[in-house]
Parts: sequence; structure tokens; C-alpha cells
Amino acid sequence: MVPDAAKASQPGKHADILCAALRLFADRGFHGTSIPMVLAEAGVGASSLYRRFPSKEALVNAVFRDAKQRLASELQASFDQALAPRALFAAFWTGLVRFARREPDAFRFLELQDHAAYLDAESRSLELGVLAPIYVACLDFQRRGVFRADAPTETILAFIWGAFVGLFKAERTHHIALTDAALDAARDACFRAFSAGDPALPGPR
Amino acid sequence: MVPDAAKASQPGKHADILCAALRLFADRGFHGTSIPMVLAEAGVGASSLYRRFPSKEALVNAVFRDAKQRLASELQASFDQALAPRALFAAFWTGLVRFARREPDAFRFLELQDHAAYLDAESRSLELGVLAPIYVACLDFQRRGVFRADAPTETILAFIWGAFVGLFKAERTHHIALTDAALDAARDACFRAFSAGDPALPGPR
Amino acid sequence: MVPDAAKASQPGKHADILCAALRLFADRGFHGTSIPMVLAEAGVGASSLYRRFPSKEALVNAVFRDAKQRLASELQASFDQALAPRALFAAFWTGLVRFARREPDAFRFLELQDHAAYLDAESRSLELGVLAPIYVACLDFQRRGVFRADAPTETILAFIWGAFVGLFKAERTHHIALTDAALDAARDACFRAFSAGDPALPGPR
Amino acid sequence: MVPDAAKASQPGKHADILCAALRLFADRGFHGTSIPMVLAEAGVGASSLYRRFPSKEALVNAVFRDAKQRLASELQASFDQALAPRALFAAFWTGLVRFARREPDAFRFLELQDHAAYLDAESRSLELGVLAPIYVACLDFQRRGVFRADAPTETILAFIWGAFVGLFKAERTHHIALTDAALDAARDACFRAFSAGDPALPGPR
DNA sequence: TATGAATGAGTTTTCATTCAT
DNA sequence: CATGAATGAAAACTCATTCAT
Repeated sequence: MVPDAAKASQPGKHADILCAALRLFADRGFHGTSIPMVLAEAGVGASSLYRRFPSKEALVNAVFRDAKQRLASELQASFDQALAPRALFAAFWTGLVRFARREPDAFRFLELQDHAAYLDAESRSLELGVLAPIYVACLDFQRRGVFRADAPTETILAFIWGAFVGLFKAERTHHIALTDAALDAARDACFRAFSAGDPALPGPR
Repeated sequence: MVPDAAKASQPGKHADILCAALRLFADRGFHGTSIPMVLAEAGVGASSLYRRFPSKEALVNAVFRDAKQRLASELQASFDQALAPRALFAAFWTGLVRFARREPDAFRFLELQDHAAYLDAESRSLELGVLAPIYVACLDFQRRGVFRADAPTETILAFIWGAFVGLFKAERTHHIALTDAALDAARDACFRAFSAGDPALPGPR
Repeated sequence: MVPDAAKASQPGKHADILCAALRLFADRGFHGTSIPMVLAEAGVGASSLYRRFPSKEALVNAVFRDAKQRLASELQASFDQALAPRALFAAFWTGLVRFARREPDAFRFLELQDHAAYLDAESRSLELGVLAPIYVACLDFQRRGVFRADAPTETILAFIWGAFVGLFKAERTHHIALTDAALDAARDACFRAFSAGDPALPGPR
Repeated sequence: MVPDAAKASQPGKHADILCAALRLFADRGFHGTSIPMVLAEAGVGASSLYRRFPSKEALVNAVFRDAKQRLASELQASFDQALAPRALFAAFWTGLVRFARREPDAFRFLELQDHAAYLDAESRSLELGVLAPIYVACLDFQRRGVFRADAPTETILAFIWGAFVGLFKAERTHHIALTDAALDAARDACFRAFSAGDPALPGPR
């Protein structure tokens, strides 16, 4: 009668909790969100949560990994090593934009908050795992002379990521208009910032 | 000395509280910091705090304004409209770096946390006040053809600020080395990103 | 085999639950033991327990009766009315020792804890039932001039039982060595304490 | 106006809490007593308790030490080394009885419960400290030939203490009448149990 | 019948804030 | 004006018990 998979704990509840927690964590941060808030938002009892996540810390880490994983998938999908540098960078940028637009809560939670206090080793390594391919691509660009070699690769990475995050933070905090055109302009600025071959590339021209 | 002024609440205590609160808020965020923690760190009694700041929210706003004000001063001091664009930008960047280095707690509190939930109108307007002169300078650069005109000024601002913050966030989160050379390279990249006169400017030349 | 009997609730599970509960109650007391602990220790699901014992109180009473019953059996087996007083007392003492050694959990649970709060009428009457034959034997000793008559029988009973329990409590609490020799010495002291024929009996002589 | 000592936290409250906790712990045990119960019984708010006792465990330990200390005082007051053995033992016994009668809650809590799970090192050492002088007196009795030497001193101690506790436990559990005469008879039985000089001592006769 | 997921009241403990001194 | 004890509401988490499967 009932589909067999529904026998054990409804899988939907797991997702409901993660989703409610993400929404609240994104809005109010980890410490600003209480478990009762999550329970109310998810519409479950206390034990339904604690059966799945042994503590509030375990819950944030699960939320973090879940969201980071989706961001990673988005980026991986956008990443086609066969593309020319410029196109590759544009694809990466578009992936980021798509994620920030489609999952604003996840993006705000992941990038606009300081997780230092509660992330565990696995979550931290997942975060590095997401950055690694970008780092490699960046390094490759530098080796191939696409990007300048006068800045450490990590610096370039931090710069680009920070610039991107800054745009969305300003949209949220200062209510600036973040049109597609503006995002495209920022993307080109970003590429230009580290571009090695001066005369050739700039602008859409 | 100060026989009369000392009668009223010791002015040192005000600073002690702000300082202790800043340290804690920077480390653990607003919601992660309790009033008792602040009392212990500042070494004062509960009423000494509540006499000066009617609530925890009032305190965090005071801390925010105090820190933001010091950042504003730093930037204003670095800002000499008479300088050539490149030098002006370098001075601005140096001011930011100096602030982030001299007052790491203030910088982390101001820029690495999401204050959306508790900032009041006055704090928010102060924040805009800090950005305004930079906005104006940016706009001026665009008008004078120093910066490209194909990106909205707010976007440029958000980008630059975000890139800068991203560097320090990576230093903290991923423990990347943020040397002076790296910061200089980032500064040049930033300028280059929006520079209008393509081939001419890049590099230290 | 047992094709029909096995259809009803497996009898082994009943014992598993009682056994697990006894172990835990002995170690941590009634209030210090949670049902989930019992379930985990017994390796059964919640409903397997609640089908057999309608509540936690019912469970503890069942555990109590079960253990008390085994103690009663032990004592009954040791009790041979045909024996001479001294030998009878020694047999009784040996029975107690054997029980305390063979079932330390049961002994600790029964004698080292205060059950006042949760024992029901039936459990209480069972407890009295265990003491009754000893009471009778004691009274008989007094009537026959074996035991002094200057102490109420109940007092003698409480004294002896208390002394015995005190030995094992000290073994557990203060880690004193409770050798067979020490137990024998205590047994003789106990008999001597209430012995009527003063000069004649003491010692193995 | 107010006596100077009353400036800081009312000392009465400390006592109120200890007293309420003792009453409840005596009745329902440590795990069976909740903090709200203690708060209600003592008529104080949660923080008044937690300001003085950092945790529930700290509270039981304080209650335990407080009660044990009073028992120790009672015993010390009864102990006059100058007395003849028999009189010394009687004085000790009387001290115990007086304590059990005057502070039934303290006695029940101290002696009728298993504290193994939560007593800390200091509480445990206090308990040993109370027993030590009795141990020494017992050993002295054995050396002087007052008590038999065929039982280990610890065994004698555990026996006597256990017998005494057994009497009061039976009074409470089985509602036996524990008259002064019965207690005197028990005292004499106790002495007799370990008495070395057979013919001389027994009974008031 | 057995399972173990679900519930919500209850646990210990801490918080922001007030008030007597 | 400063102190820090007091408060009661909430925090995170666990419990005894029930119920759908």
C-alpha cells in the first residue's frame, strides 16, 4: 500500500529540518537561531531533530555541508576544462551567479557568515575541496601566461571570491541594484584584474 | 585633578566596556556573546554596563559605531584629493590595510559579520557615510576617464571593498599568507580591474 | 519445536529486559536509569518493553520481585529447621553470602538502595514474606533460650540484616577486603551478639 | 541600618537551599530530585541556586559534606578518650542515635542511599575522615584486648555501622518500633559481638 | 507481535535585565 | 553611581510513552 521506502523515518523530514535550519541560520546566524525556532519552522518535534542530528553543532555542520555541496555541484557543472580561458572564467562566474540567485539563503549562509566557531574538520575539508579546482585552474592560467604571475595564487583566489561575495553583500546590505549587466561588468573587471596579456583582452569590444 | 569630572561615571569604564565587547563580538558574534562574558572581560559590574547602554542591542550598536568611526577616520586621513588617481587609490588601500592590521578585532567585527539583524538606523547611516566619499571619488574617477564607465559606481565600490575583505577573510579562514607584496599586488589588480586606459597603466613600471 | 508457544511473545525477551534493567538499576538507581538505557542494554525495541511492563514503575517492581524471589529461594534452600541453632544460623549466613556473591547486581539493587518511593503493595508484602521465616526462626531461638530475650525480635532481625548489608556496602564503598575469613568472623560475631548462654559458645573452639 | 554582614548575598539563602535540597534528596534521592523541586522547596529563583552551586552535582556534594560534617561533630562531641571502653562505646552509640533522631533527613540521606555515582574526591575523603577516629578507637580496643583480634578492624567497623543503619532502615521501611530500650539492647549486642573478655561483660544483667 | 520514529513535557543550565544595598 | 545578587524566561537536550508500519 505504502511505497516501501516510506517505512523508516520519512526522508522528507530530514530535508524539512535542513531547509528550515538553513533559512533561519541564513537570516539570524548560528547563535541567533534557537532549536525551538527550527522545530517550529520545520514543523517537527524536538526528538525528530535530535534523532537525526545529535546536537545543534551537528545540525549546522550538516546544513553547511549540504549547502556547500550544492554550490560545488553548480561550479563543477559550469567547469569545462576544454573552454578557452576567458570562456572558462565566464562559465565559473555564471555558475556562482546562478547559485547565488537560485539559493539566496544558502549563499548568504555560506559566504556572509563567520563559521570559524563551529565547523568541524570534515566541513572544513569540504570547503577546501570546493576551492581546490578553482585554485588549480587559476594556477594553470598563471602557468600558461593567461594570468599574471606577480600575485600568489591564493591571493588571486581570495580576491576573486571576495569581490563576488562583496557584490551580493552590497545588494543585501545597501540595496544596490545588481543587474546582469553589472554582474557581467564585474566579471570582466575580475578577469582584467589579473590578466597578463594587456592589450589583447580587455572589454567585450 | 579632574576633581569634578571624575565625580560622574568614570570615562575609562565606558571605553573598557566597548573594548571588551568589541573583542568578544569579533570573536564570537553578537548572539554568541553574552552580557556576563562582556562584564567579566571588562571587569565591571552589570549596572555599570546598563547605566551606559540600555540594552545588549544598544551596546552592539555603540560598538559598531565606535569601530566604524575609527575606520572612517583612518580612511579620511589617507584621503588626499590632491593626489593623482593612482596615488589616491594607493593611499586609500593603504589606509584600509593599516586599519585591518592595527585593529584586527574591529575589522573582523565590522566586515566579517552579518549585522543585518541588529543595526539601528543611525548605525546604518553611519556606514553609508563612510562609503560616501569613496563613492564620490570613484564616480569622479569614472567622470575623469580614469575608471571605466561600463560598470555602475556602486558595483565598483562593492567589488573593491569585497575583494579587500576577501583577502583578510581568507587569511583568517584558510590561513593564507597575506604579505605586503601580496597586498600590493591585490591593490594593483584592483585598480587595473576598473582602469579605463588599457595598455598604459598596469604594473609598477 | 515449541511451534505454538513461540508464537506468543518470546519468553527470552522478558528475561533479557529484567536482566538489563537489574544491572542498570543496581548501578544507577531507579531515577538514574532511563528507559532508553534499558532498551539499549537489553537490545529490544521500546514496544517490546511496554508490552510486558506498562510503565517504568511496573518494570522496577517486576525487577524487585524477581530479584527478591531469587534471594528468598536461596535462603529457603539454606534453611533446614532440623539443624542445631548454630548450624542453622551459619547456613542462613552462608545463603546470604552466596546470593551476594553470585548475584552482586541483585544484592546491590535490593539492599543498597532506597526503594521507598516506587515499590507497590505487592512488592512490599513480598519483602516481608522473605523476612518472615527468619523472624520466626529468631523468635524460636529466643523462646528456646538460644538468643537473649532482652531485645525485640524485630530489632535482632534488623540488626543482623543491617550488619550483613553493612559489610557488603563497605566492600563496595570503601573497598575493604571482604574475605571468607572476615565473613566467618562477622557471622560468629553476629551470633555472639545475641547469644544467651554467655560463656559457653563463642568461637570455633 | 542593616547589619553589615547582610550586605552580600543573604547567608540565609545558602542555608535554605541546602536544607531544601537535603529534605528532597533524603526523600527521593539525587536523580529523583529535580532542580525546580529544590527551587520551589527553598523558595528561590534558579540563579540564586546556580550562583552558589555551579551544578546539581556540586549541590549534592555540598549537601553531603554539610550533613556529614554535622554527623562528625556529633560523634566528636560524644567521643571522650578518657572513658572506659564500654562507656566510650556507649557514648559513640548515643551520639549516632542522637544524630539519627535529631536530623532524620540528614541520616537517611547519608546512610540509606548509594552516593557512588556523584560524590567527588573531597566528599569521599570527608567520609573517610569521619570513620577514621572510630577505626582508631576500634583498633585500640583490639590492641588492649577489649575487642577480639580475630576480625579485621574494617570488618568490625562495617559491621557496627551497618547494624546501626539497619535498625533505622527497618524503622523506616518496615515500621518497626525502635524504642530507646531496643536501641540500648542493640548497643550492648554490638559490643558483645566483638568483646574479647567473655565472662565479665555481658549485659546489665 | 516487534520495531523504532515521533511527541511534548521535563531536564539542567544560562541569559538579559533589574533592584536592593 | 557601582556592585553583584536575584529573577524568570528561555536555551539545548532527554525522557517516558505512544503509534504508524
